[in-house]
Amino acid sequence: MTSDRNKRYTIKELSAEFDVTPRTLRYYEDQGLLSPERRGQHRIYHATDRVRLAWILRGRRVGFSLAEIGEMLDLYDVGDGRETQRAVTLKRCNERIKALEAQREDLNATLNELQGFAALISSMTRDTETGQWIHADTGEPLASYGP
Amino acid sequence: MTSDRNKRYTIKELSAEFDVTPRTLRYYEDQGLLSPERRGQHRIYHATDRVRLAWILRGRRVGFSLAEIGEMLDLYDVGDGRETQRAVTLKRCNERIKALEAQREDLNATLNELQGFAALISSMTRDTETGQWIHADTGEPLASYGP
DNA sequence: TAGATAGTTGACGTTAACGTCAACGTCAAG
DNA sequence: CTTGACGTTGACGTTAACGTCAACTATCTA
Repeated sequence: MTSDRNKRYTIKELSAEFDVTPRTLRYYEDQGLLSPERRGQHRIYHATDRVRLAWILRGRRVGFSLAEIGEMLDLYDVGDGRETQRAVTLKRCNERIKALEAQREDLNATLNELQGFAALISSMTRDTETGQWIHADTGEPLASYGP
Repeated sequence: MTSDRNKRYTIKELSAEFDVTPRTLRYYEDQGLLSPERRGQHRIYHATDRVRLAWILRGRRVGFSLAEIGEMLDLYDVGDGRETQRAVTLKRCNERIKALEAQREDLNATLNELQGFAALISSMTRDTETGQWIHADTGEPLASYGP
């Protein structure tokens, strides 16, 4: 049962797997987002580092800054057991959730407009007489759709 | 019927309404994202500029770069009627849609984990004997949840 | 033993997206 | 007329998130 959890990675392997450069991993470490083991001079990444990295990159894709991602990761690292700390963690956690939900609204709105526009373009034909682009059904020209 | 469409804005008004600085609006103009009318020296923003600005800012919140947003806005500005141009527009449009859908997946995943973690924290109680934080139902400690 | 290979730490460069500041124009109000 | 309020154009500064490069170290291989 020496499972997946026991796998170790060099900086090259991990960076290759996630398609980032070694420089990036060292930078994340500088910023306190990762803290791999050290075997002498070299870094050795464990499964937990791998999971954290995946988390970081996903956060980045969603638009968070590294500082924000760091905070979010810190939320997970509270196991000591101070009541106030628990409350703060929960509060920040809910704030982040709010932000993400707002962002999801923005994303959906943007997506809808783009899809609507794509559908519009698809349904356009060229008028056989004037050579202008018109709506296939209504016959109206494209004019000034959208923003 | 001199509707909403006829309203004009100074740079101050528009920037205040959207909570950005005038500098930002000038910068967006530099980058070709906006092109307000000029009355002599001053800029005059119309309803269309307002709509574009809203679009830009939403795109920004969703994580696009200004360059990308510029491309997306350009998609809307094609009314001349060259077939290849229409095809290209549609293609890029669909690419953007793909990217947005991928991002929505990331966002949902992040959101789910955060919500799950928040729920976990909420359900923790302190053990009356050891003083440790444990799961209210299972009695297990927090240990190393998450990344 | 020499070279190739993989890694390390600084130090400095780069890009995007503005902020900040200086110097100037303009137009209505006192 | 001059004093603000509002606006303008450069020019330079700043921050985040790395890229790039130099100078080293350690280890493995031929």
